[in-house]
Amino acid sequence: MNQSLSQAERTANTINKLNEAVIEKLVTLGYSGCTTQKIAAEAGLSTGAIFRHFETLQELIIDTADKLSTWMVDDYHNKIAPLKNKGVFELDTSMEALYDVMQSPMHYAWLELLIASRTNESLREAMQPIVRKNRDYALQRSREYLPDFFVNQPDFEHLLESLLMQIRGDMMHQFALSEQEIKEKGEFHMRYISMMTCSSKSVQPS
Amino acid sequence: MNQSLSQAERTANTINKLNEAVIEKLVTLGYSGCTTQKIAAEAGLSTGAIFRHFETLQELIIDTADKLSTWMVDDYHNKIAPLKNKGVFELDTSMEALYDVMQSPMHYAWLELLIASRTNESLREAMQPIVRKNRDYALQRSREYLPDFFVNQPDFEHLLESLLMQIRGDMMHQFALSEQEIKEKGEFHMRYISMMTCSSKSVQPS
DNA sequence: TACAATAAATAGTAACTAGTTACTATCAAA
DNA sequence: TTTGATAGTAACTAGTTACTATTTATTGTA
Repeated sequence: MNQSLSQAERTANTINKLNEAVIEKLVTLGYSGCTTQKIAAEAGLSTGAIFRHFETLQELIIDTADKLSTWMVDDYHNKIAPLKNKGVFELDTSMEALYDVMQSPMHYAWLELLIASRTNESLREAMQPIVRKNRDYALQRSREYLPDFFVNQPDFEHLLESLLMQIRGDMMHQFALSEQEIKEKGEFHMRYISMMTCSSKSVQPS
Repeated sequence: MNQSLSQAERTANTINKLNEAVIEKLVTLGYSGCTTQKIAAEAGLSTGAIFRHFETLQELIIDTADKLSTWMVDDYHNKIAPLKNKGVFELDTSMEALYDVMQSPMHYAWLELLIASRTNESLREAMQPIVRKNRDYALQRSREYLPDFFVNQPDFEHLLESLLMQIRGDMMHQFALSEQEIKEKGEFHMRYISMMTCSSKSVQPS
């Protein structure tokens, strides 16, 4: 295996395997489960291989976070683009797709990174520009897909962010609830968000 | 020190110190920083003392979570009760107090427990009844303080929960942002929540 | 005061952690 | 085909983890 690959190809291949292993471990074990041994085992490599390409474990994790910040947005748009073309596209549809995508593995990985940032100063510092990049990219691309009346609201950016945060807060609370409770809560929340969004007007300074 | 204390008093004293140490470590280091050594050092005790009163570390953490589930609610009501008596009490005031309280150390500790529950099965199982208890107690006590028109809405329970989750999602996103960004976002979000809450009506099934 | 019972401290354990080392395998250009 | 660079491995380090067995300190009771 790995025969007749150029050095550059081998490197790209290995780093990709490591990125995917980091995401898998973030999803299944959380940030503290992202150890060199577990990542290497998941990627089918030795722990030494990690340090051939990254100075520290955190560097690999941050490299993965950086890639996640765009992958997540693209993932959403890959799922919502077909809906738009089929003519069934409305704000409800977008929000439901958003709710759905935010429960994907990549978003759980992202959530673990955000939470770990609170108590890990060096991680937080490295995450700051990545979080901003993610936010800007999400806003930019969402203008391509969301209905005009929504996008053109004066508080559109704040509003969209609030919605994202609301969904995320909802997700988090569900970790300790039963399947049935999660389903009921999710359904209510989805209706609530749709209603609020559709009927929302600019939020004035108090 | 600890002179002329009964055994029961000594035990209660020690367990209280351990509970407070767990919260402190959850806040400053996160769930993975809640190690026997760090907790014992914070409490001014030895690691052996932990195992004198609890079979496992997780048992101590769960005992702390159980106490947190009521302390958090009481903390909110201790802060909001004086406002009500001063006659300046409205929904805006309650929501602002809520937003404030949810950034307290106890809530950060609670957040860490929720997140850790996602990837830690035994913790999640132990947290489930505690989370339900917290929710029920919060709903029960909130009826004492929130304005009648809000409490009497048919979807009051779902609505309040959605608000709590929204605030929590907002908090989480702020971990990787600057002070200034956090302030701006918080102010917008507060206005948004107040507006939505005041103008909300029952959410109908779709 | 003698003696039992409980509380807490001390000093371990095996299994884990991030990172390093010496080494081999592969690739690429001369 | 020789030479040098890069990629990857297995075994190691020093330190940390939850937990335990043993010892010492304190309290309760006769």
